[in-house]
Amino acid sequence: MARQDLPVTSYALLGLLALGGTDAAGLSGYELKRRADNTMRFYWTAPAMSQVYSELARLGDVGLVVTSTGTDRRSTTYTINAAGREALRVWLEDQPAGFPVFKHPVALRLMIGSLSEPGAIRAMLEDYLAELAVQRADLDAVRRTLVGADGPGEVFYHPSLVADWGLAHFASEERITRRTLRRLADGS
Amino acid sequence: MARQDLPVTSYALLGLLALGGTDAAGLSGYELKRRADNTMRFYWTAPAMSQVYSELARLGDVGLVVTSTGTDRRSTTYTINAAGREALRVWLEDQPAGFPVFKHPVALRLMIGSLSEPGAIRAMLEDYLAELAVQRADLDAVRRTLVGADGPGEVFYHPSLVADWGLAHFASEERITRRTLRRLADGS
DNA sequence: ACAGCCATGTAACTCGTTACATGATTAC
DNA sequence: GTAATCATGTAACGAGTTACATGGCTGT
Repeated sequence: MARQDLPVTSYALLGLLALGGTDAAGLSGYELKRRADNTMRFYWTAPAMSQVYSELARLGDVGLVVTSTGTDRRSTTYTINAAGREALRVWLEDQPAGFPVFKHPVALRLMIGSLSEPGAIRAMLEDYLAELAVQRADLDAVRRTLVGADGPGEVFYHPSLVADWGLAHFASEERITRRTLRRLADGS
Repeated sequence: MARQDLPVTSYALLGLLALGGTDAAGLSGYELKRRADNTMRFYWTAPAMSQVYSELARLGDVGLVVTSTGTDRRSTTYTINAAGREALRVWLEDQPAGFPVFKHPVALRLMIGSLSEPGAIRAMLEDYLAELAVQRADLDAVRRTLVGADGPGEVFYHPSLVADWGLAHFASEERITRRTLRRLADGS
C-alpha cells in the first residue's frame, strides 16, 4: 500500500480509535472528542469538534476507518479497520517522532518581563501555579481511571506511562515556577 | 489607542525587537530571525523566515515599528517605537498568559506503543535522549552568552531566568525519559 | 416547558509552512 | 570563480480555529 501522508493529529485520532476499541462498536465523533479532551490534550492538542469530524471524514476517504451510519443521526460510529492498524504501525516505525514543540506563553512573557511591572510578573507566575494545580488534578483523575489495567501487557499500560510522564512534567513545572518566584523575590 | 489584537508570535517578535535595541540602529529581518532561532524557539516557535517578514510588515502597518529603508536591499532595519512599547506593555498586563501547549510527539507515540514493537519504542526514547542532549547543549551555549549581564536589573536578567527555566525543563525530560525506559525494561 | 447535553456538520478565516525567485557580499 | 552567507520577498497551500446552523434526547 502507498504510504499515506496524513497530519499527526490524524494519526493521533486514529490511535485513540484503536485504543478505544475494546468493544467492536466503535466511537461516535462526539465521544472521540471527549476522549481526546481527556487524554491527548495533555501532550498534543485538543482538536476542535469540527476538526474531529473532518479528520474522521478524511480517514474514511482513505479507507482507514469504517463509518457505520444508523437510521438517525445519533448512531454514526467510526471503527478502525485492518488497513488503519497497518497504517498506524507503519507510521510509528517509519516516521521519526520529531522534537516536542513547547508553546509556553508564561516563559515567553517572562523573557520580556523587564517591560512590565515586577508585580505583574509575579502575579502571572502565581496564576500559572494555580492553573498547574487544576491541570494536574485533572490528569490525576484520568490516571486513576487507568488503575486496574495499567500493568505491563494490559490495555492501559502505555497510556499510564504517558499519564505518569505528564504528572512528572507538571510537578517539574511547579518546581521551576516556584524557584523563579524565589529568584525574583530575593534578586538572584 | 484602540487595543491591537495581534497573534502572540507578533508580540513575541516585537518583544525581541524591544530587547535587541541596546543600540538605536534596529534589526534587519534576517537578524531578527537569527535571534528568534537562538532564544524564542525554546519555548515558543521558530517562525519561518517568510513569516518574520510578514509580521514585520504588519507591525509596520499598525504603526508599532518603524521601517528604515536604505539605498540597497541590505539596509532595511526595523525599530520598535513608543507605540510599540506601549502596545507590548498593555498586552503583558491586560491579556492573561494562557496555559502552555505541549506538542509532544514522543509521548503521543508512547501512548499507542502497544501497536508497535517494544524495541521500536525503546529506540524512539533513546533517540529522544540524544536529541535532548543536543538541544540542551544549544541552550547552554546561549545561556553562557548572557553571563555578565544576567544579574537583577541588568539587560539579560529576564532572558536568563527563561534560559534557566528551559535548562531545568530539559533536565526534567531527561529524567522522565530514563525512568520510562527503566519501567519498560523491568516491567512496572 | 425548558435547560442542558448529545450530536453533526458547513463556511469563513488566520496562522504558519514550504517552495520558489532573486540578488548582493564575503571568504576561499 | 564559486560557494556560503546575508538579505528580501511572493505564491500556494494546509492545519486548525471560531462562528454559525440544526436538531434530537434527557432530566427536572
